[in-house]
Amino acid sequence: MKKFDAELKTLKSKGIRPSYIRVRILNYLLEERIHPTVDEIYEKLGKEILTLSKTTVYNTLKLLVEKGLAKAINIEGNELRYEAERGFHGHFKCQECDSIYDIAVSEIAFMDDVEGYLINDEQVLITGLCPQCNKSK
Amino acid sequence: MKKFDAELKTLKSKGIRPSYIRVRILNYLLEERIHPTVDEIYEKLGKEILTLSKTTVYNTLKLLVEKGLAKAINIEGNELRYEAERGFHGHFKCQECDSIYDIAVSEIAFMDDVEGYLINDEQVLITGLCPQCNKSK
DNA sequence: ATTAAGATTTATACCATTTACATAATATCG
DNA sequence: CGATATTATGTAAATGGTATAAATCTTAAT
Repeated sequence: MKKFDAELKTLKSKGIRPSYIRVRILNYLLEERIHPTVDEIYEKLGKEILTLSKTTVYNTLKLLVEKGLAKAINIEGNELRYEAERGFHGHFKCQECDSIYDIAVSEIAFMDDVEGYLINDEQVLITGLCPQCNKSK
Repeated sequence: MKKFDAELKTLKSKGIRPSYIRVRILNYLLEERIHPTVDEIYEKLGKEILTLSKTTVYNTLKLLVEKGLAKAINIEGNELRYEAERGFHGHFKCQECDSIYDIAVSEIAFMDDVEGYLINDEQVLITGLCPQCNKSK
């Protein structure tokens, strides 16, 4: 199988023209599961794609999110992070080392009367200390 | 009972000197359950407290959050919203009218092996359509 | 009351993330 | 190949937030 073949197919299946940059950004999200910021993506891919502009990273991520291939997640409040769409899960942010982990969590159960609400997305964010940082305290 | 008496006591109990502005901002969070942004608080209270500066709103909110009287919540990703601390609950954001509702949700259950993690905070954010907007679609 | 010390508030300037927009480059299709 | 739509780029500007230092208000001791 050719490199980036999966990304190519995925993009096409959503009706997105698979430009090189789009393929690389999607690939980055799929391979590196670090919930990168725009800046991290730009810095990393910019080393190889020398003409890459930050605006393009913004545009591409916006497109991927619109088409359901990626998700924007709000962790710090000042900047967005992105991840490839991979089903429902929560995020754990360590306050000490700032790492962000995917964690499996139970589906959220409403306890109110939720008659009439239409739910499109659910996000769970846990904050605390990861095992490593917790141990060294 | 005097006006703002509760806010006064609450601030003192946390060792915060109850300046007028602090009392008013805490009061605003307690009375108006709209999860306001800094700007909304500034606009509203600034009508009465004419010398109010935005920096003060930032500083005061930061203090209230540090002392556990308020919480900062990330909904839009570009700006923070604030609410008075009132126990665990989730937030529902309507994509149509942008309202934010408090909703009762079940406690989150981890499904991973979470040995060693220290949990300090949990946030649940649901996105979709509120009953009113859902009906008119 | 006066004054000094310290806390609070204000104003200004600054930084970073993100978006808007006009332009240039590239791919696609006849 | 040439025309057209799509994609990528660069500049500049809008926006949220922070840092800093000056001004103001409180508090308490004299």
